[in-house]
Amino acid sequence: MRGNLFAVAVDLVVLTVRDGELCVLLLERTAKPFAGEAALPGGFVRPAEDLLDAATRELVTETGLEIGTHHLEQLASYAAPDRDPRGRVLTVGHLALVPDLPEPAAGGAGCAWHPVAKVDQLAFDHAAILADGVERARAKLEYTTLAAAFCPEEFTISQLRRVYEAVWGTLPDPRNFSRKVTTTPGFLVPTGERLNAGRGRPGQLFRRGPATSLHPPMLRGDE
Amino acid sequence: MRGNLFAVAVDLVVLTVRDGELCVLLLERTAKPFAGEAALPGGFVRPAEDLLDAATRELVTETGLEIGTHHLEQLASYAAPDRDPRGRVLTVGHLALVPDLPEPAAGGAGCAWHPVAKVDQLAFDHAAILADGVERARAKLEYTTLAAAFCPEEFTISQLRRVYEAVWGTLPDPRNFSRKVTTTPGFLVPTGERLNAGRGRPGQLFRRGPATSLHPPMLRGDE
DNA sequence: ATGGGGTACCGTCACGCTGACGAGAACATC
DNA sequence: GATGTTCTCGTCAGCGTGACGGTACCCCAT
Repeated sequence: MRGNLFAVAVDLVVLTVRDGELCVLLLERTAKPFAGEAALPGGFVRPAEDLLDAATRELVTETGLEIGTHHLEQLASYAAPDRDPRGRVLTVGHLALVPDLPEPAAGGAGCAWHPVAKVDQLAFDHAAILADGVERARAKLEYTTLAAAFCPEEFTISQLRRVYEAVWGTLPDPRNFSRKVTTTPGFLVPTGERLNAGRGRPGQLFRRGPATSLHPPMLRGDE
Repeated sequence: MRGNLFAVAVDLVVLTVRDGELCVLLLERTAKPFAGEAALPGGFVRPAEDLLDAATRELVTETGLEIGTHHLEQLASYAAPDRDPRGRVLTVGHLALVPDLPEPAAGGAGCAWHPVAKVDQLAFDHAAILADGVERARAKLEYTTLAAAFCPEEFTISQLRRVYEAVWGTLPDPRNFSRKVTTTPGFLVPTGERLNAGRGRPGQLFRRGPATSLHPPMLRGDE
């Protein structure tokens, strides 16, 4: 074994959709490096702990979310020699997609949702990690059913469509969008109930189906 | 900084197409753990070295390839606590796509190409890393022009089609395939020359174009 | 020279999916 | 009831694709 050792951390890009905007969970740093600046939630990997376990643990402790219900995947690793002034730290970025929460963040203080479009500066190289996470999410909406991960347990097609609008910035046609998601087998499971949103005709409520991939994919207009 | 530190390595999934088969570069281990078994090329990250730099260095020293000409990207990180009996080692898997080389591998001894379909057992968790790399390559052929990375500097459409056949296991229709790749702007740049393959009408020679993505993607028949 | 095997490249056609609408059904409010 | 909003059913043209016939061009055997 070599003598040049690394500290290994996991950082989380936790995304949600609030009020039609794509938001990321950020916390204000209190510790020494980059104190006072915003940063992604994260922490060091413990001994005898795997990466996904560490990310799950951080997700639960930082946001108070239940375990297992939400989407969590590895993004990429970042290990530029000068990315941390304290020394050699490799961080494994993770992407989490969660529905809009009643309480912003039950975890520590200074933990809050920020619209991704308004984030300007972050500690360390977290801006690059965030950009990679957002791009991954955008790409995955094209060929997976992952948009439903942003929705609550039961949701209407309109709510699902607004997820695409928030993540992509483009608003798909309601009729064509409805046709696409309802004809994809296993994407949506109707509950038989309807949601009265106050205005207009109530929409049918759906639950997430077993399907995970979209064939053919749903392409966003721009590029 | 915590006391639980990791050794950090990079491992390479180097893929090529030889005789119509997708092959991976493997070397036989001589060092203590898993001695005698086949393993992916790789090594520890040096101080003040970034991940992609370390992967590039290993690629050059193990295979004798020139730098910068070939595709190299990060795959994912693997850090199961018991993946290395020597201690806590995190490895960052990388994927490299190279054209068929005249000499199998100029690097160390015991370094050779193996058909991916015939690989049965590898040291550490390298079998999982290889599987992820192959799956990534398969997926990327669908929506990128990366198949040309397996081809030499100049190539015909038939050679490019055989890359798809080797990676996907399915043989696309020659006429439809030709229409697809030639009508995609920026995929292929004709050189004006022809390649006499000995049998049949010589095919037109092309070079890689500036395009990187395929819109709409080329979907493989199966799933 | 002449024909045959093999490969490259042309064009055609039907099918499926998509974007772009029209129109009706089911709610709320006034 | 009238009006506005939203959901959900349609229709239609256009594009890309799978399937396939036909032709051009090369080498080689006769």
